[in-house]
Amino acid sequence: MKPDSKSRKAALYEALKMGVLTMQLRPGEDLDETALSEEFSLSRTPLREVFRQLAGEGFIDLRENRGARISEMSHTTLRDFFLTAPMIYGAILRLAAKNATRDQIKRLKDAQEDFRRVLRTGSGDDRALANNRFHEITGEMADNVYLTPSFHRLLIDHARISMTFYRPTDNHMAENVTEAADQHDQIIAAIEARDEARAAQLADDHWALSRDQIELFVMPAGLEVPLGDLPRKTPA
Amino acid sequence: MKPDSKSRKAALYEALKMGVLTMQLRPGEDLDETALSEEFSLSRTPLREVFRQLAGEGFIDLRENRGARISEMSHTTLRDFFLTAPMIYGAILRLAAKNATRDQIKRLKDAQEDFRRVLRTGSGDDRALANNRFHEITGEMADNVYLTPSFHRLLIDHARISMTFYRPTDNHMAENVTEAADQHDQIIAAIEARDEARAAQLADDHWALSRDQIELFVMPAGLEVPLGDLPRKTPA
DNA sequence: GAAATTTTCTCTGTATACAAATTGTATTTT
DNA sequence: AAAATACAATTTGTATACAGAGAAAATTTC
Repeated sequence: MKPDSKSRKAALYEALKMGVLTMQLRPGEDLDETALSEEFSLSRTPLREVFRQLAGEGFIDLRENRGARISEMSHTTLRDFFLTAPMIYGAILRLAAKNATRDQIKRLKDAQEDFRRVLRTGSGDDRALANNRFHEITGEMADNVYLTPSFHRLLIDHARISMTFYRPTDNHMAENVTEAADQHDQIIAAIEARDEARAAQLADDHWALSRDQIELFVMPAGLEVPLGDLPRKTPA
Repeated sequence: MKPDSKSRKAALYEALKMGVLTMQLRPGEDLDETALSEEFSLSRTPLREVFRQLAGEGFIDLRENRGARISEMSHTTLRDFFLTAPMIYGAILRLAAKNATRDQIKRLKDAQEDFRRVLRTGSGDDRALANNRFHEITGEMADNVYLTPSFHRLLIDHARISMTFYRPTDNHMAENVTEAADQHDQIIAAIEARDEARAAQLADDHWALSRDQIELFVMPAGLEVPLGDLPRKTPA
């Protein structure tokens, strides 16, 4: 299997994408054209085309005469994220319930199986990527060109935020992740039943859970109550 | 004023964008790399980078080994458009009312003045572009990275749909356009007053007007079908 | 004469070489 | 010694030449 130039280009594209999603490439980090072109045995010409595309998709930022860097996560990011995600994702799931094809539902179930498997055996990276794939498929199902670009932007930071705030040692977090997986199952059920309203409702719940998880992290737990009895807002 | 390579690249970018928005470049039309590179005195390398960027922004489509063409407007476009626009634009205007800076409000007023002027004196192209600029500024005001990409996608087809369905000879249309301009004024007022709810309401009104205008063109009077409930392909 | 195959041609993709710009360093000046 | 300037080195942007894929045309085969 000798990788020709086309597959090398695709490999670079995938590698950068994965790197961003898993935070192996940190926000704000510089990208070295020559280093990458050597690593992937590509000349700078196709490499720069990949950069341009990734920039269009929101993975990296391009500055005139000053190279590329990984998209930033500013202090306003979190707020904007949780402000926007419920709306977009609600719409996506509603449309997914309306438009999903049989094949897509099959693939969503597979992705969910994979997600559950990874929850037990995989690394944090694997978890974030499996979750990302699940949501990607719901985006496909919705099949709306106008929603897709924003949805993808959200998914990028969804993965990055999860990677930032997830601590597998924390018991509450482990529970939350299990609950997230359960919600995925409910989402699949709603889509399969073509229950748009329920799908939209589940979207809200799903993001509420995510938000709680972040708040859990941001607030120092040890200050108040002994571990294990942390009172927090009940996720509807 | 001898344009250096950088400005030539920017010129190409702008020209293609304008061409798409005004429908001088028709959906589905092929783009000839060599022809364009001669026209703008650019080699194919930077030209292809511009292509990649425009593809990311939804203006054109890139097919592997088969050149670039202007983004299509399929038969599902219209429905998806009017399904999505009210939501996104409602959110944009709501945020605009919340976050607009003094300078941005000033620029929005200027854009609106320009729009009114063009309504009297300008061509159809001018009208679409002026309207586009008005909406672009509201997008800036909202200042939300997650909404912006979808909003821009919507604005592309907003311009193209207007260009497609606008007939200056039609009396109803002329009235509608005047009403649209009035709505712009109300939008400015709502933003200036930081009235988020009103801004969101005006977004709805604005798109309802657009939809009426299209229906006037497409449907013989009396055959009214609510757009949101049109069935797509039967999901298997 | 129609279908299929081969050949030619055009267009897309990549590599390399060169030009321009930015950054970092050394020198000069106050 | 700090600031400013000039110079060198690195990095980004562009052009050209070449390689490869797809489409079109011409030839062959039935």
